[in-house]
Amino acid sequence: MRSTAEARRVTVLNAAVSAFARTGFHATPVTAVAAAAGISEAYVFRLFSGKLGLFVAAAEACFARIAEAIEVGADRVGGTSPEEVLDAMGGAYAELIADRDLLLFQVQAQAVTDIPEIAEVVRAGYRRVATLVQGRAGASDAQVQQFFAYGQLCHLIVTAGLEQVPEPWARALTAGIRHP
Amino acid sequence: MRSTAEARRVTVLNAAVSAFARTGFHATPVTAVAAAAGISEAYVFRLFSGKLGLFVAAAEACFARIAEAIEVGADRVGGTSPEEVLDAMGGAYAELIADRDLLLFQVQAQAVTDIPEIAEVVRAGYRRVATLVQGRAGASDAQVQQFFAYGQLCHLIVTAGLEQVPEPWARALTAGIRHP
DNA sequence: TTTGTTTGTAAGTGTGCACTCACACACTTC
DNA sequence: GAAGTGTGTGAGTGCACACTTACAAACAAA
Repeated sequence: MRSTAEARRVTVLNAAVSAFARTGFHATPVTAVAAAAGISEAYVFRLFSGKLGLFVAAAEACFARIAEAIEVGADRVGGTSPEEVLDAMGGAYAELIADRDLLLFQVQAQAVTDIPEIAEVVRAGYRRVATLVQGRAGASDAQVQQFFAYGQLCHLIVTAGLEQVPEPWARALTAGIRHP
Repeated sequence: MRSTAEARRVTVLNAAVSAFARTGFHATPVTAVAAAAGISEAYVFRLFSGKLGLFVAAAEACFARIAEAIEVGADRVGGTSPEEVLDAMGGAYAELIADRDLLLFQVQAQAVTDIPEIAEVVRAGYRRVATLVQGRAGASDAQVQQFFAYGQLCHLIVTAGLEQVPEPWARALTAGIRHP
C-alpha cells in the first residue's frame, strides 16, 4: 500500500487541472493525466467515475482554489471600502493565475458547457466567486459586473497571447491589466 | 455539375461555423459538418485542406461577419462622438450574436489557441475588430478595452446560461447587457 | 462522339482513445 | 499463515473519426 486513495486523488486532480487547461476536455486523453500524475490509466478510472467525472472534480478544485485565494486577498487588505476590497481581490486573483493553469482551465470549461454536468459545475463555481465578491466586498451590482468583465478580458489576453503583440490595439486591450 | 466549388465552400462554411460553435473543434466530426451542409464527408476534404483548414476558414468567415456588422452599425448612427458610435457598435454586435453561433464559435476558437494556426486567426480577427473600434469610433484605449471586456462578459453569460439563473449574483452579471 | 475537366461519392484504412478485466502486490487482522 | 481488504497495473476491446482512394456522373470543348 504505497499511498491512500484520497492522497492519489489529490495528485491526480492537480495533474488533471494542468493537463485539461492546456489541451481541453476532448483533446486531453486520460493517459496524459495518468502519466503526469505518475500512475496508470486504469487506476485513474478506478479513482474517478470516468473522464467526465475527473473533469468535473478538477473544475471543483479549480474554482475552490480561486475562491480561497480571493477570500485570503480580501482578508489581507487594511481598508474596508468596496473599492479597496475589490482591488485586493483583483490583485490576489492576478497573483494566483500567474501560472495560467487556473485561467486556461476556466476557458476550457466554458467551452464544453454543452455537457450539462460541466455547465452545472461552472455555474456553481461562478456563483461561489460572485457571491463572495458581492458579500465580502459589499460591491454594487455594477462593480461585480465590472470585476467579472475585466476578469474575462484576461482570458482573451492570455489565450490570444496579446502580451506578446506590440501593436497599438493589443496594447490598448492589455493596458493596466495586472501581470497575466 | 450541380454547383460550383466556390458556392459549396460557402455552404460548408456556414454549416461549419454552426457545428463548431456548438461542440467545438475536437468534438465536432467533419461528418457532422458535411451532413449539415448536405454533402459527403469526402467532398469536404476536397474543398478544404483538412479539418484544421476548415476550422480556420470558418473562423475567418466568423470574424468577417462580426467586423462587417460592427461597421454597418457605426455607419447607421447619427452622432459622431466616441460614446455614441461605441454604443451603436455594441448594439449592432448584440443584434448579430442573438443566434449565438458567432459568439459560441469565438469561445470555441479561444479554447483551441494551443494550435498555432488557430491562435493566429484569432489574433487577426480581434485585430480587425479592435482597430475598427479604435479607428472608426475614435475611442480611447480605455474605451476599447471596456468594449472588449463587456463583450467577453457576454461569452460567460451565454456559456454558463446565466440569463436563466434567477439568483441575485447572476442578475448582477447580466444587468444591462443587451439581449444575449 | 470522344476527350477532358469538375463535381461528387461509397467504401475503405489506420489510428487514437475511453473504458474493462483479470491479475498481482502490499498491508492488516485473526 | 490464512483470509480479507485496499492499492495498483498490463493487456486487451470496441468504436469513433480523420483522411484516402477508386470510381462515377455531369458538363464542356473538339
